[in-house]
Amino acid sequence: MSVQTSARSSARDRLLAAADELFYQGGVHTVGIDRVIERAGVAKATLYSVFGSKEELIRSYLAARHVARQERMTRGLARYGTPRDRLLGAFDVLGEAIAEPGFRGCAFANASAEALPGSAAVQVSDESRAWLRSLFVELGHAAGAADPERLARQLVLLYDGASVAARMDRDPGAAAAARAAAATLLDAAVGS
Amino acid sequence: MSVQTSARSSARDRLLAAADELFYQGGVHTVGIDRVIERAGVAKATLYSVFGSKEELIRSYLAARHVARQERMTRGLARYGTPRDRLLGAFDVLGEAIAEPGFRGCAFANASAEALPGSAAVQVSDESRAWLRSLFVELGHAAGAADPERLARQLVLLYDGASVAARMDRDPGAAAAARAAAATLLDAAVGS
DNA sequence: GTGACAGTAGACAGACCAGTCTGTTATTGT
DNA sequence: ACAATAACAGACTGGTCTGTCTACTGTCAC
Repeated sequence: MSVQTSARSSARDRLLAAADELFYQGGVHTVGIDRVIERAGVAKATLYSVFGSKEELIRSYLAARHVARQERMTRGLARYGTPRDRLLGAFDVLGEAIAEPGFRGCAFANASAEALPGSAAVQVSDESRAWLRSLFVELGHAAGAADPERLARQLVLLYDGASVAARMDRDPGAAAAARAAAATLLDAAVGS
Repeated sequence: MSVQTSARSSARDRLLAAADELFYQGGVHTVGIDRVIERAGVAKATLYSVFGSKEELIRSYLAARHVARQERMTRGLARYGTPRDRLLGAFDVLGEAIAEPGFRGCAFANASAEALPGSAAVQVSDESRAWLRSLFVELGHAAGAADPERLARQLVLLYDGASVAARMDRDPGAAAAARAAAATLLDAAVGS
């Protein structure tokens, strides 16, 4: 029945917060365990008692990113009224993420860029991408697309492309360009 | 006036060939110098007398990739007759690259995913991306787009997106999906 | 009070990293 | 023939990496 023991958050939460900052900014491969525990203010043994390995810490970091993306997107799309606005709104939500200071591209794409095929990074990335794809299928279906699967696939291309362009070209307007292209593709998919 | 000293290619070429294989497959960060020189059959001192540092080896590896991409694209697009086919043909050429065994996504995106802002990987990536963008501007202009810059930006999104999807979703059909979307965007950009 | 538990600090192991240096061999141009 | 060049093998430095281990500290339930 006791509440939080210490005034600070738990060691697990502090580790995840530190991992999120450092892994996202510097890359999961570049950033070592020592920097994470130093930032979190946690002993190394604690990290290994909680997560077991760096690989599992990376998994938890990406899983938390996945949940955060889901929540941000769900909350963001609730603002829009029509199915069409909701579909295009997904690119507005992406644009907000891109505009945030410290944006460094898609955490899943970055983490899995130099990861081994079966690694935790690839596994969580697969889950998150499957969710995103199904979201676009739903949005496309609601917006009246003749072939929602086909449209969703094209929209995911734009979504990924905007994320890549925003990072590599330091172009904050990439999401707006993707949104415009998405509108064209949607119009073509709905027919007239 | 002497030709090649040894029957094998030069140490520089062997190092670049080994770097290309290992860096592309395993990632520039993961693969160490020792594995490169072992694959190349070259002494470590030779690598450092030729390239000076790992950073410069990475730069040369990516510069060679950039030249190879230019040549592949230029050669591939020469097959097509009309400006429209040539523009869409860029996605066919991408599709051929994706279909090759050992495809692991865009070498520039992968290398710069965990690189520092001013690093060689970022510099060469910028050059290669600028070339790709200007190529799409030319193709869009020739195909009669009302706003070639705008269309090119959208096409680059599709190009990057297809590369990401092909790698992360192990989806060899990503280029075809991007081509279909590009056709829709081109039609809209040309007007009717 | 006492045992259980969660956490801290830091040493340590074993591997790998980039980069330097020494010494040797073979081939080249003159 | 001889000097220069290029390449070889491999030891070595100083550092970083993940992961384990020991020993100590504080807090809670009972």
